[in-house]
This record gives sequence, C-alpha cells and structure tokens, in this order.
Amino acid sequence: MNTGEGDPTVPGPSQRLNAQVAGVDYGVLDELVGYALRRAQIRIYQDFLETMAAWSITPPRFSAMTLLDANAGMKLTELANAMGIARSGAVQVVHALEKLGHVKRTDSAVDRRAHSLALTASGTAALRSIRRAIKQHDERISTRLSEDEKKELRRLLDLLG
Amino acid sequence: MNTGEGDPTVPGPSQRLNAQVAGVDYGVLDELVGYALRRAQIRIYQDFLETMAAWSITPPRFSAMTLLDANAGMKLTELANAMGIARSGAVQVVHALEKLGHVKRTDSAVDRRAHSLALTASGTAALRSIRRAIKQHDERISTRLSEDEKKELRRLLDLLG
DNA sequence: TATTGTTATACTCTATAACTATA
DNA sequence: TATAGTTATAGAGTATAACAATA
Repeated sequence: MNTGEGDPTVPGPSQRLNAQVAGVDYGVLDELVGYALRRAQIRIYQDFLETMAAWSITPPRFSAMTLLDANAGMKLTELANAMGIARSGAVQVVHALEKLGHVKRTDSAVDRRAHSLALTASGTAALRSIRRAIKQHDERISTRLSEDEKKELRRLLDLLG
Repeated sequence: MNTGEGDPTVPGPSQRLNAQVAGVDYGVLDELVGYALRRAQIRIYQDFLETMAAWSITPPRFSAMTLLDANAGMKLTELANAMGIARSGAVQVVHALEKLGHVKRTDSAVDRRAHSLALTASGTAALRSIRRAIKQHDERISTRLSEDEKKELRRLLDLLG
C-alpha cells in the first residue's frame, strides 16, 4: 500500500478482527469507561489509518498540520505544547512532515534560536484533501449517531479526565 | 519511579501540559468526534500510567491479565483475537507478564503446538490490587459525570466505529 | 495444507537527558 | 541562568513476513 510520496511509512492497515469477540468474558473491562474509550479508539484507528494510508499521515501528523494551518508561524515549542507532547516528539513530527514536503521552517527574525513553522503551498493543498477525507472518516465512524448524540458525546468526552 | 518488580518498564508519567491550550486555534480538530476521543484518551492516559507505575502495568497488559483471569486456559491466538492485536504482539505482552511473574504457560494436552495461558497465584493476587486501583482510576477520570451520563457515554462509544 | 507459537524486522509514538546556540 | 531546538537513547505498541513444529 502507501501510494505515498516519501519514506515515513504508516503502521499498516491490517486485517485485524473487531475489538469485541464473542464467547470471551471481558470481565471488569466491560464496566470501565476507560476501556469503552480504548475499544472505540482501537476500532476507529483502523479506519483512520486506511483513510490516511495514501498520504502517510498519522493522527499526530494530522494534528500538527491542522494546528500549523490555523496558527501559521508557531514555534516548535508552542506546537509541542498545543499537541500535548514533548519538544523532542514535535521535532520528529515536523521532520516527517518536512520530508513529505508539507512543512517548512523559517528562521525567526526576532529570536535567532527559534524557527517559524508553517505549511508549504503543497502542504496546504494536501491538507485540503486530507481534511476532506478525515471529515468523511469522522462521519463514517459516527454514522450511527444522530447530530444530537454526537454533540452529547463530545460534551461527555470533554468532561472526562 | 517504578517501585516495580521486574525489568519491563513503563513510558513514564511526565509533567506534560493539558491537551487543550489557550490562545491556540485548533481548527477542524474541535469539530471531530475522533479528535475529542483522542484528546480525552491523552488526558486519561497520564492518570492511567501514574496509577499503574508501581506495577509496571500498561493498558494492554491490564487487558491481557483481565482476559486471562476471566478465561483461564486461553491460547495465545485466542488472546490476540480477544485483544484485537496481532499474534506477535500478544507474544510480547505475555512475555512481559511472564517476566513480572504474573502469567504462566502450560503445554496443552490436546494440541502439542499450543500453550494454555493462565495467571499465576501471585498474578491473581496482583490483579486484585491492580483492579482495585483501576476502578479508582476509572472513578477519578469520570468523576464529573453522573451514573446516567457514564452509562450514556458507554452507550455512545459502543455505537462508534 | 493450515495453524500455533515464535522470531526478525521495521515503524510510530512517547519520554528523559544532555548538548549547542542564543537570549 | 534560562530558553529554543536538537540529538541520543530507550521502551511500548503495533504490524508483516518467514520459519519450525504440529495438526
């Protein structure tokens, strides 16, 4: 797979079974909010990867691109904070996106230590397609929920943690 | 950290910020059910790791132990299917749990290729404590939800994917 | 031939710690 | 001294592919 344009590959779809298997006793797992979340995530992750395979895009890469699109000129540390990861992790994400030609660094005028991060023209174009595909993916995974239910789900999720 | 009783270490808590940062435009991310899920998971994961640090237990390890407790004698392939991961991944989880002394293999009487997996006595004892801590963790992360809301959240999550 | 467990390999994601250049 | 970015290192989690033993 991976029609993609670069080295950074993606975990690979897999023909893995559904998270819940008949005839198996899931014990306390079935009572935990956290495990319901995890199970949903496991299911959804499959569709996400398949949706993004052609672009070599992973969840953190999509987050980074979206953040840079909406906040052009962010510094690396700001990006890391916004994503909730360590700086060293942000370096890797940015590096992968640079290899894909989606992100460029510009030396900051004010602070010679810092770089200004932004999407390239082709990165912006790619993000348009990616975003469209992601929106479809998001529709797909939540197709059994009404608009009200989606809203309620988001509300309840935001109360968590 | 890691008062734990074995080599297999755990990612490490970290003093990372919250997933949502003020002054940053999250763009389309704020509209996606999938990202709300991801964000909640990121927040919760911190508490999970801190809760489990003393036991060197990770989410998949907890799932495996719970499944083996409720379905003693499972084969490796069955465990992998129940967890929704590849066999090779299950090998690693089982291996880590063996190193911790929580799981034992017994040669299957019927099929000489297969092993019968089960918790050890100390694994069962450990699971009791671990389960108690996990339940508290689950209460903690969902403390802002009423019982009805928790139930509704589980229902909506199960509709996803 | 098909399945079971295993190993080899590869990749992402994440973290901490130490380093360099600047502030 | 403190911050920005980077690199080195490490481990978890996941996957595919190939292999030996057994079915």
